Amino acid sequence: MNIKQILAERVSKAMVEAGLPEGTNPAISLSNRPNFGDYQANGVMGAAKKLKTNPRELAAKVVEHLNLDGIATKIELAGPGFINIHLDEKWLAEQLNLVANDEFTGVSQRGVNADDEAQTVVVDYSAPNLAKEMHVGHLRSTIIGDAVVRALEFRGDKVIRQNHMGDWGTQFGMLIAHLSDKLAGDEVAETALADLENFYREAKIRFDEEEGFADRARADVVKLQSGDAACAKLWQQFIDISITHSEEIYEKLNVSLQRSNIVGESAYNDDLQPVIDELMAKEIAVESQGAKVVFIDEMANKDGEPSVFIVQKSGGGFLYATTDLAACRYRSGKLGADRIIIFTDARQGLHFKQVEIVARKAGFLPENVGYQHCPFGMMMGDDGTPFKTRTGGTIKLAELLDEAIVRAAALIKEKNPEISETDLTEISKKVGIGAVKFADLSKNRTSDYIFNWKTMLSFEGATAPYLQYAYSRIQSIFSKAESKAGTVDNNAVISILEPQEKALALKLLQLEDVIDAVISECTPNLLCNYLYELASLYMSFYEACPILKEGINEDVKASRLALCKVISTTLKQGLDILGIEVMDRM
RNA sequence: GGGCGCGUAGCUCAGCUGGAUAGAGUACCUGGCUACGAACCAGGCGGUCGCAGGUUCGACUCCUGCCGCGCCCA
Repeated sequence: MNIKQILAERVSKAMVEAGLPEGTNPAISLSNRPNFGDYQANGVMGAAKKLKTNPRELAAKVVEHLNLDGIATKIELAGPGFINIHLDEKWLAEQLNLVANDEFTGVSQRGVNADDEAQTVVVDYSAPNLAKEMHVGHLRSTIIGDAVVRALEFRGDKVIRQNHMGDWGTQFGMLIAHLSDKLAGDEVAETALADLENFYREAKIRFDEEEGFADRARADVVKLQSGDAACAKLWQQFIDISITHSEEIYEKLNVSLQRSNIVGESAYNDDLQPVIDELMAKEIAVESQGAKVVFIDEMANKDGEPSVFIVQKSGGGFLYATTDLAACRYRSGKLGADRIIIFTDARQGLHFKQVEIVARKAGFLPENVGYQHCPFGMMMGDDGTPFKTRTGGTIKLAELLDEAIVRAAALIKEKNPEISETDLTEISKKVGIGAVKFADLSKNRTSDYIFNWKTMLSFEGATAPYLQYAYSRIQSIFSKAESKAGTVDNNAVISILEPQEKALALKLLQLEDVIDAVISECTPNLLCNYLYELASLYMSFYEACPILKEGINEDVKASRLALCKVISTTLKQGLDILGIEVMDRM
């Protein structure tokens, strides 16, 4: 169900009949003013410009051919060539009733129709560095990626999650050397690694200051890379425990990543040399000053000097570049991806641009495979400079989440002193975590991220608790209706009587459109906006349209309860895509 | 030096491929709980969309230059 699409098809048809070329964009959008109807088609004006004809006359011709019988009550021509469409409330109600009885709340499923095939989408997100604990900087990739993944799945695509964890590199030499000493001192690995930040700091201090330790660390890296069993065992222990830390975060954050989704950097170790060999054989990479590099002419500067992309260092070492090329090959070749999406911060933009160009040349990424690096802004402090705590450190993600839950608990207890401990625990987790996630997800992906405890943990206004509150208010009505009348008729016919009901109907019928936008641009903030608007319309409806009060006609009551039901499922499903939980009471 | 991105209300941010009078939240002010849950609702205040040009019926949106900030590459 997609009103915009239906209107686009009809208007397109009328445009062709009015003599416009096939494929002219009808440019359907929501009207921004009530007297301009519900939707408007603005495409004629642009087309008229290209054809150098009078836009108003052309629009009149299109209106003549435009058939919206049964859908719209009025089609009017306005201004220089706007076509304003007033939808028929009866039609809206019919559509809404169909949605009410649809298990996907009106979102059509890919793979059902031939012209809307399901894709295999590989999504690379989260990817924490296992040498350290996850900090606030990992939040974006993790939850934006997870929201997009769930949106794709909800629409019917096949998603393969890839957690490209940082589990390899020189820093692990220092870490396993330090771990080795701890274990020799009879410490248990789990205890030694209980606080990864501390552990890392200790190792770093030894590396910088302790005589001989740095040499040992470097030697361990070499041993690890050449397959030394003892080093490999230490490394594996370290990795396992560090992964457990991440899993705790995912669990707390309600993120769908599993251990089986981890395909870390080390997973590509055996592919690196073959990748280089292939690049050399195809003469894409060449030797330069002892290193293997690709000269990228497509990214040349003004003087015609190509961009240089190093794929193997002069000492023979590999780089992120090599690993990412290997990942391209694996994902399109072995995993059969139609589309690859990577969520990392914007600083890696140039890198991934280079990776894509080289991977395409080498055939690691066939033309028909999409490759989307989805960047997001970096984390800034309150003062707008790159984020650091007062002591120059980072805020652990685990601490932020715990703080959110504690604050939520205090608020809930204040509003509801009688609440049981069990309920309090469950609800404060959902509210606190939801608030943190929504604060992040609702912002445009590409803008810089200003970290602020206050806004992050806010429970008022356009926040997750507002949406959760709307949801639980609806549940409250349901339980009240049931206790009064015994059962609630969820299959009642919805009719549109008040303007608030019409606004809700229109909004509810936009879900698929919103999901598609989220999927194509990887922008969950659109879904956040949508859900907030939906909840907000519900709040207005709640004030204006009584349901269970005295003197409400039975049909009206039943209709409104059924409307509540659609709102309720839409909110729940939408929030579920964002990884935010709802509850009956809060 | 080259490249990428950003600059919108006091603050935090929306603004879809160019569309009609630039929108939310927050803060502040006014009104609404004996009430289907006030984590709410209704209303008010608040803007030369960084600056200057250009493209056109129309520019927050596209182009050029400049200013400021951030990042990446060397």
